[in-house]
Amino acid sequence: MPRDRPTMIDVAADAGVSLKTVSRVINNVPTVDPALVERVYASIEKLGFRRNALAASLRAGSTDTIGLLTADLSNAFYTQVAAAVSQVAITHGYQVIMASSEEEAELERRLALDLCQRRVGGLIVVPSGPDQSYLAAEAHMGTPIVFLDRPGSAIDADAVLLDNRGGAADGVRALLAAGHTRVAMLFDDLAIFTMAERLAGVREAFADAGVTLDERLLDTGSHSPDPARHALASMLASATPPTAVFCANNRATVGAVQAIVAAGAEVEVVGFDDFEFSALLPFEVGIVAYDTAGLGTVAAETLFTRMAGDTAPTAQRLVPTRLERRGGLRVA
Amino acid sequence: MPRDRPTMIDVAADAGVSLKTVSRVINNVPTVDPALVERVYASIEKLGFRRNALAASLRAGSTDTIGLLTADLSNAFYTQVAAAVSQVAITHGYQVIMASSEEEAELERRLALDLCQRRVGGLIVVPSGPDQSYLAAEAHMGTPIVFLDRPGSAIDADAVLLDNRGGAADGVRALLAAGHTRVAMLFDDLAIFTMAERLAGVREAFADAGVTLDERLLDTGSHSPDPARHALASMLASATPPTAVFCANNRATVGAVQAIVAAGAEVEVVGFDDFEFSALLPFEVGIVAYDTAGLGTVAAETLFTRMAGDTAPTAQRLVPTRLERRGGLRVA
DNA sequence: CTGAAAGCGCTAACAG
DNA sequence: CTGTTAGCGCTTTCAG
Repeated sequence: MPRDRPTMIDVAADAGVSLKTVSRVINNVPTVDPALVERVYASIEKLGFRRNALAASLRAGSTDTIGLLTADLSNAFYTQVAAAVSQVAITHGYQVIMASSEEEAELERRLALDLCQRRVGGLIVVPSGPDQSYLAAEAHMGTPIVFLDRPGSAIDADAVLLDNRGGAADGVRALLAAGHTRVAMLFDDLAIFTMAERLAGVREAFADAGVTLDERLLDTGSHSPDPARHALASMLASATPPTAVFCANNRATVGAVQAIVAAGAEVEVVGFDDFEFSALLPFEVGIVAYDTAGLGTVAAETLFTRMAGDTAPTAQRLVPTRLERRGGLRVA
Repeated sequence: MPRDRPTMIDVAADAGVSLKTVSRVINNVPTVDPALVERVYASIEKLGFRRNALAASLRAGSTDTIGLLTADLSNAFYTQVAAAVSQVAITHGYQVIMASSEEEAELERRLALDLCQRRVGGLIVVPSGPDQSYLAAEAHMGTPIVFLDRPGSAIDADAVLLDNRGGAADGVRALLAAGHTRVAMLFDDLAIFTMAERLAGVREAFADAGVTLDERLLDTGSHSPDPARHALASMLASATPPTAVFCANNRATVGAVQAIVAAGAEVEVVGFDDFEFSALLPFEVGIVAYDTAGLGTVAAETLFTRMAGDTAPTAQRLVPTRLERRGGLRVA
């Protein structure tokens, strides 16, 4: 039988003080008679009073809450980002409302606006849809927006992105420097911002090296390891197989490695994205790694700075990547 | 210059109707003159009105929000659970406020109570602390609580748990059935509920088979792959090395496999917890797998059932495990 | 079918 | 240092 929650009025009555005194005690206003403070706390304890944050927020206008709208919460990448955002929020006394657009533009819109209706103090968004202009009104009315991982369209807001081009270019340059000219490219759908950027970086590196990218070695179906594995397997079985492969995400890397092992081939691998157990990779591969949590931290800090009133021009921040060696199980 | 958000009053004034009519339109009350509906919508559009969910909730008492308090948001396991919870919530028109206790009892308490103050409609908690009695008052006042992964203490509430004992027992039985008697055990801290349960399952299996568990082969420091690797490496280097190993979590499994490969030994492996790229494991191992997302789904559904008023006695639900084969890269 | 008035639980003004 | 009075933006009586 859910009994009613006690309110400040109940506490005030029980402690024999006014409503406002209770409010002051709860908000740690120093100028309250210690004796009253004592009595109020006693009543709070006795009645099991818990301040209704809703009512407080309604007055204040803000909610000590930020919204995080990712593209796919089941993806470990966004999850790590979320953890980092959550940690920053905690240090500010904020909580995080998390949602996932599942890469659907309409759901993104609905959830983002819903978050605004809940009066989050700010919003971190991984844009899925082609156009975030629906947020313009909210941004104008004082809800700061920070885009994460992909820039927003049709709206001026801060963005925190990976150095996709630079990372991909570095990775490919390493392969080209090793003398490879037939380099397979395993990408996910190029409609995804990060994929397009990484491909642009790849093309830059090829152009700089004066090597021609064989478009037949470019596959864009690596959303998971299996298609990547199949794509590389068939390239390896061709008359002029690649001697190296650049994988634009970690699923592609895993699929590629499986194909290489199955074929017993000797192929050099560089892949974008580190992953939790990359130490298990059976031979050494180059990994374009970066600080995933840092991405979330920077985004959250940018957001809190805006929420604190910073009105500097919006900026794009690039999180750097670095090429590392991973795997080589036998060396462990 | 954040201009003020328009309120229903502004909309009413603009549309030349009463406040209440606007409210009705927004809440899709069918008995409103279509002409007025039209006018109201026009004004909403024109002013960029967005209903303040806070104010609505204050009246209603609830917030169309549930709280999810995990033990460690940076752990992929909780992350997958969170994604599943979030999906269920969406179908109910709810959003999820996510927090992480970082395995600290005091932080757990603070965050859980904070969530209650925000008037979440219900709470899913992965208990870190030894005692959740601080939630009793909230539960009594109508905030349903569901414990996830670990049961709560000192409070009667639903819990959704893995079949830790059964899964561990199955895994060990497979090793014993294959004739192994010297089985290494790589565990994390036994103070963790799931670890203690899994060890209990292991002991059951040993007892059933009439085999004695050599306590010197039991290690409890496998919080990450490295200590597991070291632990197994030194066991393998001993005079009477184990011929099989049971790993109580996926980090232990990865560390064990690294040690085995490095030692060039022939050791059979069974590990608890599947992981994203377990296909990369260099040889076949047994994995005690389960439906991680399902755990979150069941917890969320239990919670929504309670929120809908179900007052059946609280229950513990066990999510089943199954022993599968993973890895064996060469066979891919 | 529509509107005026009251109030959700709290905090910000302003007195006392 | 304490209390009274409004009122945050909305929904809910209850009349019209």
